[in-house]
Amino acid sequence: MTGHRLQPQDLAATFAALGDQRRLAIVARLQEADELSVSSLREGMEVSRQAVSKHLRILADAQLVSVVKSGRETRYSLEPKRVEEANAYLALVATKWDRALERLKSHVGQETPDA
Amino acid sequence: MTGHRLQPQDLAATFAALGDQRRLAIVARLQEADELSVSSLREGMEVSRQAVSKHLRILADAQLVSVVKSGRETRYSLEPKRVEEANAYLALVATKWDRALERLKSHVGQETPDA
DNA sequence: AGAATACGCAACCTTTCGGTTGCTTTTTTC
DNA sequence: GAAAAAAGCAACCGAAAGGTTGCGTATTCT
Repeated sequence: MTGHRLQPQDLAATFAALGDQRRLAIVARLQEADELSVSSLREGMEVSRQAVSKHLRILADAQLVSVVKSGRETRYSLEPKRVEEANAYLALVATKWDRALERLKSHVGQETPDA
Repeated sequence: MTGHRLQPQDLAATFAALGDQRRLAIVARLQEADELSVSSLREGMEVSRQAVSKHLRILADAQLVSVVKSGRETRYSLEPKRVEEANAYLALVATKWDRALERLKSHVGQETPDA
């Protein structure tokens, strides 16, 4: 289950896509509703529709959302794969750090960490 | 223990700080070693020391690393709090999405997708 | 058919980002 | 004490980010 072969560039792109308040807000809205159009996502945000479209494009490029065109609307929904991959990475960072800390605490001057 | 009151702006800043390959590499290096100086972090990276310093500044501003000055060196180490908070958020996103999917699967024809 | 809705595309603007070079300061080494 | 090492600061640069406006195009409503 841990066989994710996630390229560092994809990971960086994922975090970069999440690294914007507006896009986080979009993600939050998409959690509540299954699918939302550009215009409905724009409601409540004080930016133009094009700005929202651009953000959605960025999220889609990062494969954080998926797009379905339905008539004159374009519906966006969350795509969890990348979210889970990013999640797994952060869990790994936290875990490794934890181990590093324990190593540090138990025997401080022990193991010349060259390698 | 889940009482994290994490501001969306901090969350966005955290992800933004992680949204760069170079900085991800720095984080990766800091996982292995407990503490590293700017110059030792620069080794193996094909950028100037100042560039590395800037990245570390960004990571420090996002509270992803902590700084300790020791003599003429400045040592950086991972600060896990924000990593864990970001991790918790992504877990939440994945979970909520999961529930949304179940909702969707159980009663599909409910909400007239027209067309 | 005509009007309105939903959206994409392109151009443009300003700010930020990632990076560089040059210089200064502090600490360590010889 | 002089040289070298480690790093901060400031200015500068090109590219990308985030935003806007204007216009074109398909789809839906009446």
